[in-house]
Amino acid sequence: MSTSETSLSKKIQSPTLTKNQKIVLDLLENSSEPLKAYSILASLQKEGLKSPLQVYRALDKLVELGKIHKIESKNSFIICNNSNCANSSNTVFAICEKCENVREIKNTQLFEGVSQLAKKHRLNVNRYNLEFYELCKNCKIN
Amino acid sequence: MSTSETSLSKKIQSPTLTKNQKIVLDLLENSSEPLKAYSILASLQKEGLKSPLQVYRALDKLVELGKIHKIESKNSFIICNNSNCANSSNTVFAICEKCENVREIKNTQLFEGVSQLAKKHRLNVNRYNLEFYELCKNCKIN
DNA sequence: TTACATATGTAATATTATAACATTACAAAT
DNA sequence: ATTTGTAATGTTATAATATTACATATGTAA
Repeated sequence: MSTSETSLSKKIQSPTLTKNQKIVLDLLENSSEPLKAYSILASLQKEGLKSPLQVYRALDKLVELGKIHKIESKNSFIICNNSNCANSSNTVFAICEKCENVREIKNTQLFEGVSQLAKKHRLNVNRYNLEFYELCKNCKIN
Repeated sequence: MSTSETSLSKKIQSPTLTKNQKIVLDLLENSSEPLKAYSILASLQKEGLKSPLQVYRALDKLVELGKIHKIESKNSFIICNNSNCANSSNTVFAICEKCENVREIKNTQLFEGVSQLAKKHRLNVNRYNLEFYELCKNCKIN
C-alpha cells in the first residue's frame, strides 16, 4: 500500500465511471434480479446503446471494479451489494433450483470460513466463486 | 424405484449409457483437459455425430448422472474423477487464472467443510459449485 | 402388443460473446 | 498548450454457444 495507495490500485482508485458504464450500473442497481447482456442492451437503447459490445465492455469494466458480479451459470450480471467485494472479489451466491432466483450472500464469516478451508487444504487461492443451490423461501412454500 | 432402490434412483440405478453418451464420455475420459461442446462435436464427427444437439443431449445426461461436470465459467465439460459426485453432486475446482488449467478437487473433508459452513450459516443447501482461482504449479514457476 | 418414457436425427434459429478497426476523450508530462 | 499514452467509444461483421421444434426410433414395463 504505502502513503496513499499503490499495489491494488486498479480497484482502489476507482476512477469515475464513463457514461456507458454509468448507465449499465444504474440499470443493474435498480433491478431486483440479475440481467443478461442483451436484455441490458434492449433496455438501454433509448439511452443510446447500439451494440452488444458497448454493453459487454461496460460489464467487463464493472466486474473488474467489483461493482457487479457475473453469475456464470446463468450468463447474467448482478449488482454487488457487498462492500467487501471491491477488496476481496470473492463471491457467494444462493441460487434457487426451481425459480432461478439469485441472491448474493454477504457474510464476512462465511467468506473467511471458505478462505480458511482452502488454506487448510493447502490451496493457495486468490479468489473464489461459490454457488449454493437451494430452494428459495417462495419455492419452498409452493 | 421400488424394492431395491428408491428415492435417489436416477443416479443410483445408473442405466447403461447409449451410444452417443458413451462416445462423449469416452472422449472426456481420455482428455487431460475440459472440452467444449463444439470441440467434442468436431472430434466425434468420425464416430457419426452430426449436430450440436446430439452432443448437448449426451452432455446433459452425463452431467445428470454425475459422470461429468460443467465448468460454468468456461462453458466446458470435464470428466468427474470423484467417486463422491454421483452421490453428492457437489463440485470443487481449482482454476488457474493464467493458463486456465482446471483440476477437480476431490477431498471429502473439504466437501464436508463447505457443507458445514453452509449449515452453520443457516443455509439449506442442496448442492454447490465452488471455483477456486489460483496460479497453478506451472504458472507459478514461469 | 400397447403404452410410455427416453433417445435419436435433422434443420433451423436463438442467444451469448468477440474480432477488427477507425476514432475520440482524457489525464499526465513536458 | 501540445504532445503522448491509455482507455473508452462506435460500428460492422462474425464467432461460439445453446435451444426449439418436429418427426422417428428404441427399449422397457404393463
